[in-house]
Amino acid sequence: MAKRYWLFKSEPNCFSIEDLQNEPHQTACWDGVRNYQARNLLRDEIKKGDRVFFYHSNAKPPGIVGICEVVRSGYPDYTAQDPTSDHPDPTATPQNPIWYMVDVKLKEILPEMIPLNTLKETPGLEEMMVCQRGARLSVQPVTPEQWAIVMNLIKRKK
DNA sequence: GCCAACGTTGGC
DNA sequence: GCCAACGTTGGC
Repeated sequence: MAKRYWLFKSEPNCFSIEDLQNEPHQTACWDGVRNYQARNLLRDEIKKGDRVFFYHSNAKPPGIVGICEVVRSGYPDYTAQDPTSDHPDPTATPQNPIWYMVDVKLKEILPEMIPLNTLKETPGLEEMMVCQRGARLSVQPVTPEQWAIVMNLIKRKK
């Protein structure tokens, strides 16, 4: 199975890339996703070894702040079954967990973030989902071409 | 803080 | 199954 690429959004005041860095082994489970389209990606498509852009949404400015690796493929998000969690779902059970998550490990915090503005201005990224108006999906596919273009932007800043 | 875009809910 | 109302997301 070829390696695939993704973009995960998080609000920095909720879970920032620094928070990920502070986790043991710089690894965290990407829990709390409660959207079916994103759930399907987490459950079926996102596999160990895939690469992920860590994106800060609702930030000033918003943008890509780091690179992660998926270290565990989709498995049930048991936090949905915990009434004291941040995103409980009373209909989720061990037999029918409904919601899924993956584990991600931090590879790199970018010395300089790539703001959304830059992505929008970069040729070849016009079709990138995060650049589209009203793209709310919190877990998004990234094509290999888009990944390479963004990696070039990152290299250029170093 | 505003508001456009989107997803979900629920009455019918 | 339609669709209006509502809640949420997230850029600005």
